[in-house]
Amino acid sequence: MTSEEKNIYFNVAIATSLVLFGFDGENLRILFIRKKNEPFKGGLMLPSGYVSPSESIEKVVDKLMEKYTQVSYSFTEQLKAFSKVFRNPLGRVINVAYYALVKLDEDLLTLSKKRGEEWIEYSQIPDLAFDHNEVIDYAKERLKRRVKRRPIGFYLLPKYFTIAQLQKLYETALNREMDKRNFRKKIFNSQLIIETEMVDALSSRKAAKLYMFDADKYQKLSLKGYDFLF
Amino acid sequence: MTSEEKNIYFNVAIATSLVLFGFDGENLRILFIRKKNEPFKGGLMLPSGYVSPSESIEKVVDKLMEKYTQVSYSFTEQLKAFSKVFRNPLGRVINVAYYALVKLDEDLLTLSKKRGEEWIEYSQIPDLAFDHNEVIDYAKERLKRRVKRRPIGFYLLPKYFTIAQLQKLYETALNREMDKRNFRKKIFNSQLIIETEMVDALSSRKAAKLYMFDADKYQKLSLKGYDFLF
DNA sequence: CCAAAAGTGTTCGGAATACACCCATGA
DNA sequence: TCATGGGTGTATTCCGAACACTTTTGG
Repeated sequence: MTSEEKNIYFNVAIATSLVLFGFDGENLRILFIRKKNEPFKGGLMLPSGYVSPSESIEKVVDKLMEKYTQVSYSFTEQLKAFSKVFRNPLGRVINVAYYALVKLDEDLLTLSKKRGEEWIEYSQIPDLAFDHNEVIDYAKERLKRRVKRRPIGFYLLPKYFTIAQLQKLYETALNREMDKRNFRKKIFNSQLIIETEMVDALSSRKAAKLYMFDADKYQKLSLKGYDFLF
Repeated sequence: MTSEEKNIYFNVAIATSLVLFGFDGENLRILFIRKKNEPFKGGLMLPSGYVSPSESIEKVVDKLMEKYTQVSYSFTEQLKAFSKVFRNPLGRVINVAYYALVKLDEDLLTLSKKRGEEWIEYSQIPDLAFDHNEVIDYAKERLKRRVKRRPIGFYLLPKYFTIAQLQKLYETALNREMDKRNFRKKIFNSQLIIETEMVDALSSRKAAKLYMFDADKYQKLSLKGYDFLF
């Protein structure tokens, strides 16, 4: 490549946007922030950042995660590159988008609210800055596929959860209702959840048993090409 | 963004690589070219190109397709962005890789050979320049998934094909053997192939019937959230 | 006449689906 | 006492998997 070509081609910026999914026990939600400056000032957008040429994209994603969730580890995966030529008025920007799953507990909700961020319901996403609607549609499809084949739902739930909560999560993500009995059969068959001695006495009259995810078992099953299918 | 920040961030290049799958009737193959200049001069690599800031990536992919296959339309899909910081000695380059499926007929094989390109068997991929091995591994996984759920195999076969050819394609892509009777049952059940009056008298003693893909039927089924599953 | 590939049905087991009632408890 | 959500079992259907022999024909 000549230095002239170098001048032409090395003239693009990388950005990354994060579709952060959280589950409040009832609904799946996605985190949005308000854009602080032009273009699209005041508009809702996904948490995003530019990536410097010497930095890895994953690093920037991790920084976004830390900033917005204060969670050290979670499930994160690249969606794809969004690269329409007109995306950003400042110049050509490639947006390599990611999604992540977090436990959306009271603490996190409070923190986000204090900062003026919003967790918006999965099915109620408004019009967004840039091409973020397209990114979110893509992320929803990916989540649907993943949730069907891998027990990633457990990243979204608190450590101890009831079967009803788990079912509600699946129903929201897959956008269909399921039969309670069949759901239990399937979940218990998977051998991936452990019954605890605890109950959730708050959210219902008859206290529901609390379960937890069996991470060890999952590791073992994953190794032998495990197939979970909803 | 200040102009100083602009100088820092807008300093990256976009490239794209194409994993071009072809099926020769027996094996799945991927197209490789030989690198003409440093770095990695003489090494095998995927067909690739830089993307100028004013150009869409799809356009560059289309140009690659045209150059290497002379096919006007085929199945093409983005894989993801490969973006390791050290990828390319010239500077930070984001590789937004794609894969595509083509009918690998005699004409194309001859053309490629004349140009010094190689169609290498799916399971025999050697060490490649850059991170192209990683790209290919990812592409294979994607193909596996797609082939299971959508009849994209038809992009790889000639217009008229035998059931045996189709089965061979599935077996290669999914890397497992299948039962002839069960395979036929499934394929015919899908309602997506049409029997023709023709037979393939060349490749076997007892001439095999030729079939073709029912594109109209596929359109209609796709609309109602069709699910094909291997 | 025989090697090589084409073509064809049945059985079995496991998973998905559909479906309805009793239980515990806080208000 | 009753409204609310928790918890349980069975019958049916459908799909995938396993499995072996006959047919055609070029050499």
